Amino acid sequence: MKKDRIEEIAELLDKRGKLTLNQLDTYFPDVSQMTLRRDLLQLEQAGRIIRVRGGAMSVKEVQKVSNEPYAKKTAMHTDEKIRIAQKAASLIEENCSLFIDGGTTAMCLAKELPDINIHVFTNGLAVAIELAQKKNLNVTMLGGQVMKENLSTASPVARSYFENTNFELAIISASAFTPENGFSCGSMVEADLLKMARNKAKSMYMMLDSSKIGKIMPHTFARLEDIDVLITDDEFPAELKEEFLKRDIVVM
Amino acid sequence: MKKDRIEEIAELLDKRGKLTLNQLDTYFPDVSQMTLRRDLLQLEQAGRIIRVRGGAMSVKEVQKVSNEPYAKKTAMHTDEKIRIAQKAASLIEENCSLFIDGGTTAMCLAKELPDINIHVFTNGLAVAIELAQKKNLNVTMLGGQVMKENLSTASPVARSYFENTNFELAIISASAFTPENGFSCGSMVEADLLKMARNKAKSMYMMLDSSKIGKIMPHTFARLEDIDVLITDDEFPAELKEEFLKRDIVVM
DNA sequence: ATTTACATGTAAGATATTAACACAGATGTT
DNA sequence: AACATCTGTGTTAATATCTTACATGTAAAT
Repeated sequence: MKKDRIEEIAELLDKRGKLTLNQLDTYFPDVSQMTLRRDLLQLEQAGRIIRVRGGAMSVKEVQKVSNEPYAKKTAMHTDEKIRIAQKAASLIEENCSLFIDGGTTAMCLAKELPDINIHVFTNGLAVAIELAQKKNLNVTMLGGQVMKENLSTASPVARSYFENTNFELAIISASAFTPENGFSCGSMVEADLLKMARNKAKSMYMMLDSSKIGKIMPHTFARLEDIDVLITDDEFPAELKEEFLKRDIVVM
Repeated sequence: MKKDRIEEIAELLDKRGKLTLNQLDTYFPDVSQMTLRRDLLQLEQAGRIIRVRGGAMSVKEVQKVSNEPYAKKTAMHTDEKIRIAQKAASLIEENCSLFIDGGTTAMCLAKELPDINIHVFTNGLAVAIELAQKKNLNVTMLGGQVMKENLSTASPVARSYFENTNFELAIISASAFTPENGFSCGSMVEADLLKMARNKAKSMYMMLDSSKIGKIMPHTFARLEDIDVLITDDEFPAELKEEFLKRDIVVM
């Protein structure tokens, strides 16, 4: 049905920010590009999206454009990130309490999270705002000094927050991983925060798109054996996968 | 000169909303379309415009489109708020440390703040993101449970943050004011937070647009005599102004 | 004087968009 | 039932726009 499809497109665009016609085409393989074009035209006339060459973008996304440094990063590896985020989101159950970090993968996760009764802790400003859109979901922002490059907070002060909070699950995304150096990130205070989250949570899921493999960042916050589930994409090397499976870590 | 031309294009776009390449070409007959394209590309990368098929449009224009049917609240009294925010911003000096709340007036202030070496504490998510754009400015986000309606945090936990932080100045905006009930807001935890800020700061500036006068919200967080400076607009009633002046409060 | 970097121009080639027409199914009319 | 009409859709060709790659000129840097 046309109307449903148009709605879907609009939602998709709000989630993804920007889509090319070809991407849309893979989402809706049973209609022609021409039809999708006409849908976009309608959405544009309704003021809900903006058509750009190659596809369209959501109006919301445009407002975000002013967040340059962050926005640039957001555009990278989006497809993999979204798929990983979807996998992660599928693991979340109602009434649970979890921690999400502030990275771009976490941002994708925030968008994919269902609007159910869960409690989320995060140190990501953009993540918190995204989650605040959901009616049934409860968000707690971890305070601290704002890191401009990734719009996250981190500071020793955050430590005091953790003292009185409880969550079962931490879902973290790493900036870098090697088997020897484990999961690492660029900021010491952030690493500290993530370590705390890891200690606090009963279990820890790691989101890692394969582009991060082989990279090393200054501060390791978790080792291979620290995690319970690894969520990654299809490019993930088989031999590395073995390493995880050997330690009873679920890889998906 | 290239830079001037790019500026001109940006201004033109802000004025006209949208321009095609051909229109631009008639404005700048002495350069080729290719050059204009490259200019647009740069402007896009700077996040100032959006390139659409045939030309480009200003980001502002897009925001206007999205505001039309929907985000009325943010747009309310914007002009007054901006003027008030400008007054407040003019009072800020380099190397100072201040608290800003998370309301829409505070958001205007965040935009108007100069990019100088100051440290800002805030409980507003959007305010923190806005401030994170500034290179020289340091931001600390106060954590807590996120209030969805105004994208601010507030929670008893925030109390612990204040223990180890210091700021000279708190610039607050109230949702309501009457001489009898003082400055009030809708949430108890928020009122609590603001009270703490008020106690912590050496001085307190209140931003109050005149539309808030006569309104009463459930939780008072400051009384008339608690503040040092009142920043308001021209509509502010003269007899009320007297009340403030009587107590040696600067009204501007 | 030579190099380098940068802004610009030109034109071919790639890509995306529109326009025009055709077709099918749903709905309404006689 | 036969017919007209409308709407959504697909196909293709024609058109418009965009990018790429290379050439040129100019001014700053060495």
